[in-house]
Amino acid sequence: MRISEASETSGLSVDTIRYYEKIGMLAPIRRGSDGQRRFSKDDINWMTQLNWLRQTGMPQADMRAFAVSVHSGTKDTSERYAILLRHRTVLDQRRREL
Amino acid sequence: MRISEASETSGLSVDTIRYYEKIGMLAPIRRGSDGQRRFSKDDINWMTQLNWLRQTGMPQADMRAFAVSVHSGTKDTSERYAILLRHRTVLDQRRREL
DNA sequence: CCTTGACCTGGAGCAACTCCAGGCTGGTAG
DNA sequence: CTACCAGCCTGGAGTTGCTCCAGGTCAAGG
Repeated sequence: MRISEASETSGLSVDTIRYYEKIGMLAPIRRGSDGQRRFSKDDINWMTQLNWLRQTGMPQADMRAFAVSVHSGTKDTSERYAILLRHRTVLDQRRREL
Repeated sequence: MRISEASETSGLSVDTIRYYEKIGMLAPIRRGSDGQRRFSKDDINWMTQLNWLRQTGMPQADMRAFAVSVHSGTKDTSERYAILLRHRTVLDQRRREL
């Protein structure tokens, strides 16, 4: 799948996808012989998840910590869990304020 | 009232206050003979209001439109009303999403 | 008279994108 | 075969909404 379709299905803009790859939020995407990006289903799933987190306003620093933790393949999910939990309390508070 | 106290009572940071004045979100603040800003009660009220709008995430463009409309002294409040109404629907939607 | 604290300005830095110019490539149309 | 076009590429500039900093002024206290 190429970038435009990846953009539509994940909800991230084409520019944002390239930007996220550049800053290491996405693992380097596989390229075809023409040098263009080819996105796997896993890539898309991950991008869709990132889009959720982003839309709820999670800061990039946290998103990157999450990304690194996921990508490291560690079985220790406590860090991930902590990040999500912290984020949830922030969301809860924002909801109450609104 | 000077800037540090103005910051505490309005909730805007000292830097943000100066920044808002610079970009025209605040009318130019009266200065003392020493060149320092002296804030009136009206200034403070307006800044407090701005802080509310800002905390709910209203974009600066809208805030500025609102500021201009208020500052113009027009009796026609329909524009202001429209801005607030639009903002409210945005907030409602965000709340539902959360 | 010297220092201290609060204030001043102009400008740089930051987050999180977004947009743009200039260049390649693969597929289709003439 | 060649010309063209859409879609992709990169590097870099621009945008929003602040925040921080260096270097300077001024009034008041010791």
